[in-house]
Amino acid sequence: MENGASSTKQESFLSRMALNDNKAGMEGLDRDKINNIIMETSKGSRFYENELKKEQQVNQRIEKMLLQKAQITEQQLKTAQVQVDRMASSLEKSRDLSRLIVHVDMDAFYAAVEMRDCPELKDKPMAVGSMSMLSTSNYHARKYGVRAAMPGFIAKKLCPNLVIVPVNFDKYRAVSNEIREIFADYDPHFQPLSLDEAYLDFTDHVEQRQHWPESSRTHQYCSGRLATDEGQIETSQEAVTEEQDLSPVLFEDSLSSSPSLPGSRDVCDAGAKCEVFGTSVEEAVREMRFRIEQKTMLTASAGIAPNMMLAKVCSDKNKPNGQYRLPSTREAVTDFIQTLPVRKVSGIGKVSEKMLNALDITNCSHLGQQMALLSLLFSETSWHHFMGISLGLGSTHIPRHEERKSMSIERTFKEMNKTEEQMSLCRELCEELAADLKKEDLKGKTVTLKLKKVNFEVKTKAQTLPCAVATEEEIFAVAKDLLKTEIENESPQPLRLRLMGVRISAFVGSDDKKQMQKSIIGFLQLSKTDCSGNSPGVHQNPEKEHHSLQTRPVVTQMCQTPKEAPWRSQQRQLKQSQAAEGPQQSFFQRAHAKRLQLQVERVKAEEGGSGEDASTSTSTSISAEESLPSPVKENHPACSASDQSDDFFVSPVEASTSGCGGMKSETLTCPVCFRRVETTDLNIFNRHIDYCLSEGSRKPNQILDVDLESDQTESEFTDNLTEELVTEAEKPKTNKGSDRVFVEENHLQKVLLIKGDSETATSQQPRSCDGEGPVLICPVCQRTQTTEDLTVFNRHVDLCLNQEALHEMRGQILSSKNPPTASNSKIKGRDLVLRKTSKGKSKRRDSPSSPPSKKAKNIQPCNTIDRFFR
DNA sequence: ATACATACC
DNA sequence: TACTGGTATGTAT
Repeated sequence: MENGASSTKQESFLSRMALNDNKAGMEGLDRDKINNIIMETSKGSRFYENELKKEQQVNQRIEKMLLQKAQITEQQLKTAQVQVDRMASSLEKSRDLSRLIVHVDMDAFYAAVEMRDCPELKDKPMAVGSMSMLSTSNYHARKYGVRAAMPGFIAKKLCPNLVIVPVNFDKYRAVSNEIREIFADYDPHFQPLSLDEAYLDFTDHVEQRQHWPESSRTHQYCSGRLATDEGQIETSQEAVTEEQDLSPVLFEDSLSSSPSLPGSRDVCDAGAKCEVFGTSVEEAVREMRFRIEQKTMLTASAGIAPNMMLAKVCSDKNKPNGQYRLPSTREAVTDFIQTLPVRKVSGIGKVSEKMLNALDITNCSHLGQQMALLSLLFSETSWHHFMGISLGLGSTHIPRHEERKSMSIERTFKEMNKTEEQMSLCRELCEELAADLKKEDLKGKTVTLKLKKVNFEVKTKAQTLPCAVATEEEIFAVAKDLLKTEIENESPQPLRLRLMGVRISAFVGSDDKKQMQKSIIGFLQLSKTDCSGNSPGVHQNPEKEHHSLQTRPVVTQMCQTPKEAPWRSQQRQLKQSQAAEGPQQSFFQRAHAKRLQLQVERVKAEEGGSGEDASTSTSTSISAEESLPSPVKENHPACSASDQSDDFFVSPVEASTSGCGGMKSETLTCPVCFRRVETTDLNIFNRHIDYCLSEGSRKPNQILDVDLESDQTESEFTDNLTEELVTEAEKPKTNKGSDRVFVEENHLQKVLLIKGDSETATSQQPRSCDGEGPVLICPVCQRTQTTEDLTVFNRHVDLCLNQEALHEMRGQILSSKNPPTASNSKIKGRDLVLRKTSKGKSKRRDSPSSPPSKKAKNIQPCNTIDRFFR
């Protein structure tokens, strides 16, 4: 243990710079020789110096950790062990071996594409990239230690004959699309990780496959490709596994996808060679890889395992052009894990590995043995992560493509130290970023400037605006200020840059799709709303969005004690705001004056609440405005108003992600049907919810049908609403005398919105300790409700919401100028329906690929342990 | 919310 | 001569 520390000191400079031979095709290299060359080439460079510095920081972290370790008592360790054991057995119970998860990964993808298209490269060591940086290398080059993420000039030192081919992303993207078409045949919901990699859930496919005739499992050699591509077919021999002789000419007329007679193993119609695949997963995966190869002349490797974490490791096992299946038994899994080096696990990188190594942990069995110690030395998320790994657990459910969280652009260049140049580059970056944002119709509130100085030191400066921005001018207004600050910081020295980047994040929804999704998932998650009002059809009435956010139940799973619910700090901020400033009614429509007043105060609370920040934030947004063209400026007031109002309402989401301790619950309550599900297994629970939701989707939903199809009469619509209300009213739900804004239903917490009047809110804050109940104020009609019964109050709010929804709907239907669209009026309706339905009448009308996982995903993060399994 | 670090491809 | 670019997330303040 002690030499862990000293050895890290000795070899400190090695671990960052040294060859990373963790990659397939790099076994048994002469590491020392390679590392010598790397060091010789790098030494003295600014890059190297910076790496040394970072290395020292890591070493300090490790020292600190070891110091901490030295202070741990036997008793502490024992206690920790008990908890760790308890958690382990709990996790063990939830182990799900029923899924067949596959991770597919193309072999040396970019390099393979280039080799395919340029046969002369085949037997040469080659890499894709530039003298500055390589993206990937072929297996030949790997023998020299040449690998991805290595600068080309160093690679050339290692392998003087190396051929470096520039990247051609368009080509890789095209190939990627081809393989994704094949992926979709096995799992339409597959999750791409990059152009060349994906997770697939083969469970359903394999089940179906059992009943497939042999003809459906028969595939021809060299189909597909001929029709599409130019004359490069003759170079495919390398790729083919069993049959060596491909004569493409033969197949030109037999491209039909209907494979021939069952039973004919090798020869199908027209003499085309065929292969019949079996019904097992292995065979199915082999078939998929076969098809990829036939279609693209490129090979893929795959891993098959009961969860994602393991599948990923497995795909590396028989790379290239191979596959590995880890059987779905507990024993196989635990055996597999025992000898697995921690570094092989996705998520454990250079630094984590080094820290673990310092504790004498190199493979996953050590991880398990030292878990008590790890639980004392690492953050909760980290050691939970480790715990999952040590047990061989991982996500058994492939999460849907998540919405992007940020978008950025950055560029490296020769030293740049002139302010004007930096400014104009900054503007350029903003321009490009704005163009990219436009493509996806996104707007974000946080702008981050990234700077890398010539000594490789990286700085980031961020600023969050009260409302979302998207145009070049808006972004630049912020980025410019950040840059200016940095330049001033550095003066009188010039700011010497080698890289500049601009990122935008904290997106708010703006397009219809998003709105639709949000309204569905809004049931489970509070999300930020677009405040810009730039898409008139969507944001005619800012109120709409609020409604969808108002009575949002939250699902907290297996969380015994949330630390501090976020609503509490929000309440505090509200309090501050009320103490601080008066209303600014001039911004807002009269009809909603009161409500909006509160919103403005909230904005103020955020700006004024934290002293220093307030002034910077304000000044920047003002200077942003100064440089903005008038249409943009006009957006601002409306913007901050409707935007901040979202935050005004209780936001339960983070409450569910933080501080989830124990796992004692035996049942979970479904947020759709409100019935208890007898399981602690999140996957089972998620499937239940999926089922509930899709049950609902089969039954047409009234409100949505009106919204989206506009083919229902108003009275029908009203009737349906009433029906919904009755359903809800009949539901007995007693939760009396709660002094909180959320009502616990088992471990699911349903959040109620409670809002105070501006003058009285201070005394109306929900309290947790004193005996007084809160005063309930309807967020819709703004009237104080006399009841303390949350069920009654809930019903009142629902009624108000429905009335408003109806009112708006009516107006829109009658005026028929702006018939209600999916993106606006339906939002609250749907939320209401979701919230109220007792048997999952919610309608799911997006393609089957979006909603269920969204929902599932939103539930899962409630548990910190579970975060790992997603 | 901000800054910085780690990780992945 | 020359050590990326894009995204997500964790950690610390």
